[in-house]
Amino acid sequence: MLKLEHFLPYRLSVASNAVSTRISLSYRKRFGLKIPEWRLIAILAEHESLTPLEIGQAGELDKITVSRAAAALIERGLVTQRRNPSDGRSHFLSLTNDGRALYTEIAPAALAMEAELLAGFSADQREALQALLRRIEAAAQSADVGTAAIADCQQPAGV
Amino acid sequence: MLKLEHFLPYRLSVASNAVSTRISLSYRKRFGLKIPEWRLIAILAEHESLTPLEIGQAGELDKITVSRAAAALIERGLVTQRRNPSDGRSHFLSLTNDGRALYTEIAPAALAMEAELLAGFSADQREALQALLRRIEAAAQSADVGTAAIADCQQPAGV
DNA sequence: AGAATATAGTTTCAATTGCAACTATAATGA
DNA sequence: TCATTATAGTTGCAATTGAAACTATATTCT
Repeated sequence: MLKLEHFLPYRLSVASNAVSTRISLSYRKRFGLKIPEWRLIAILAEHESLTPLEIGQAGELDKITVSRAAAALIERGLVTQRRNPSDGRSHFLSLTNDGRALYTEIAPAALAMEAELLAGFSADQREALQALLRRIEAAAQSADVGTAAIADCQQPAGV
Repeated sequence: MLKLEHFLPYRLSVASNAVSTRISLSYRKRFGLKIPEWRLIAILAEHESLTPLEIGQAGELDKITVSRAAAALIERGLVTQRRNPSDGRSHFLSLTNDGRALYTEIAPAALAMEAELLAGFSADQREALQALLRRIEAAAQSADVGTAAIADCQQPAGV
């Protein structure tokens, strides 16, 4: 018998929405960033210089989302573009000094929020949660994607 | 040091999106239902007859979403409306026979999908996951909701 | 080399979403 | 009782989102 209350996709969605809503509100209010913009910044902070394609792969963002987030950040002077000498269709993105400065402001706030969410969780529990989430993600992606292949499918955003 | 790859809100969002995308596709293709519509059906299957407000509470759906999902289901003849004698602003919703029939078709499919996602998880792990998700959800909701109260805030949907 | 096909990224358009305003009814309080 | 305020649900509008079409460059195949 199915009980919505205990149904994993439901629980996962509710938890994720609660977290997303909270974080999204905070990023927007304090830094004027939307979630994909924040993700893009976080990725560039870790990788120095990447093409939009690589950013998408690193952060599970579809190319449309990356394109729009990048445009907004370039507009604000937080990110710069540089041509890719080996492929004229593409280009490299990296943080400007301002972008890096913003990141060093946000990162601690993000970590603090995470800490708050995980307050009272043991190290074991934290790792278990990560592992479980990854396995579910893998299962959801691998699983029979129905009859028609959706190889080229664009991925949604999120936090 | 913040690593997006291990950042809980990110992992949670990615996992939830993967699951949502998969399930949503399946519900839509096989039953012509959007996620909130499916949720509404699942709730009514468990509760017999509820007002939109109660449905929202039971399924973490905001009132707009409930209103629209109900309209669509009534249109399809899967749900009926009956006036609420004790409050003229409200009304009761319940499944029609067709609605119930559809539910008995979907429920096993939903459970099968869940089983697939959780394949290889022990009973302990499943319970741990549920518990962790609930605690995170609670933490996200309780947490300092910023400066301005958002008591009356409408909740987003999801799976 | 030239044609055909594939890929990176952007833009357009349609669907979804949520907030705010609205309608209708109920509850409260002078 | 009548005015005020609160609540249930719906609708209009604006913002967000994604799929498909598009542009430009690259690769492959003859």
